[in-house]
Amino acid sequence: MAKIQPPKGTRDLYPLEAARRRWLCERWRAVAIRHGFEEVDGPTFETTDLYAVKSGEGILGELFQAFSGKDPREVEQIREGRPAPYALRPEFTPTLARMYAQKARTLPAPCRWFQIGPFFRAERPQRGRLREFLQWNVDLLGDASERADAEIIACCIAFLESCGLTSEQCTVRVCDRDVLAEVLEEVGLRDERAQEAALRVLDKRGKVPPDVLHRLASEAGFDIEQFDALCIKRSRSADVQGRFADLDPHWIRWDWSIVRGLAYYTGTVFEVVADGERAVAGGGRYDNLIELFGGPPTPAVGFAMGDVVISLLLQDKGLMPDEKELLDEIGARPDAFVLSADPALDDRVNSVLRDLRHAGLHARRTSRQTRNVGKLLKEASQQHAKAAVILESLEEASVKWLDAAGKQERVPIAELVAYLLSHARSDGSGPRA
RNA sequence: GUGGCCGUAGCUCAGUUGGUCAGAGCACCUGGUUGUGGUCCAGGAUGUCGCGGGUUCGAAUCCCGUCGGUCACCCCA
Repeated sequence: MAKIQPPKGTRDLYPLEAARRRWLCERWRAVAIRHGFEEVDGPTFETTDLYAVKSGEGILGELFQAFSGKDPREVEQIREGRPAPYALRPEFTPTLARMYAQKARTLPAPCRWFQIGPFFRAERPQRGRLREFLQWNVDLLGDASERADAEIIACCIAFLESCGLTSEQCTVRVCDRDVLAEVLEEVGLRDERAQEAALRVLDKRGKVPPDVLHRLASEAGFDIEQFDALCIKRSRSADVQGRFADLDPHWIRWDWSIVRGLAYYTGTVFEVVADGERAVAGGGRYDNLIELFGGPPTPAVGFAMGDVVISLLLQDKGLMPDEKELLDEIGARPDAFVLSADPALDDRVNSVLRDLRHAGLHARRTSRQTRNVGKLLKEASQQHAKAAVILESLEEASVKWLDAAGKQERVPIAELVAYLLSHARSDGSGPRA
């Protein structure tokens, strides 16, 4: 039988990778909760119509479409080349807007929500971009103030800092669609379509040589030098200067080339950028989207961060914890590895194992035949167990702590659970000297 | 959707102009007979050389196709 390969752009997560994913998600979650956001989630697939609301053409092409196959009309629909009735969610915002609109009357205002889960885009995979990925969405609905923008950005920065990233390694580039629109008007672009074309050009800044940028701008009907001059003047304005005064200025940089696509942003837009990687996170204000989804007019601001790029960045900077730290942080390190050199104590190993587990401890034993204590200790430390429990007799054990100090103590088996629990409570790394 | 590069054991790769080229290291498994931890010995398993077709006396090696990976473009909600 031919080998069945995983679908393009997906990942198989073996224990170490799965531990990394859990570590990342738990860190996302912890930061969001600490900042006062509540976790929500929606379905991983929605009706295709939901995604068609705000954008008819391009986006639909990169949706993973789905249908139940139970309804002949669905099958017919596909056969005729029309979009399938469902689509795997490519982003969370439409779901969020739908959920909020449904219950807007009963929800507190402002509403602070975050979500973590898988998303899907039928794109061609490349560095930092896969077809299935995890995303962390943080949104603040019902607060039009600039402070709300700042809070969202603060949450994002807090996460970066908690990973050990510094403002030398990545920065938050901020811009404002309204301000951009005003400047574009000043250079003579009044109607929306012309401005959209101009934004497309501005997005190219840094990706194409200056002369090409100049030419593209001319084709879009404006002069890039004039635009830049106006931006410089604007940059000195109180509006730009005073913005986000509460945030650590090291992280924040105003950047006129941040336009965040052309989608639904209305005011502040921002991206977390790092050298050599595509955007680590992105977000902004979307004040008319909830209304678009049938809800009451509701100002909103939020951002999303994918797991792919941030993982690459942490990997590159050496900030991804090693296996032991990962297991430690997600609480997956064995508390005890039970062994004995004496085959006659095999049954006792099992009963001790049972007692430890019953007490809520993570306990393991070898599944190998050897009674070679050296090998078993090696196995224990390879599994990053905190302690090895070496049974000496039916009543007594030696507990060897598998940290650098390697302290070892004789403990009656009857007191083993209490002994291990007391040390697990302290700091998990063994007895204090 | 378009283009560049790549595809040999679980992993990283070697394989010279087609002719002992099916290999190395790491990892893994089993021991080292009475017991102290990642770097020690000794053994061991593992590959339709991505897949399919073609050229040839002979293909991991050359050609075509295909699938997958990767990087870039488009796009980035």
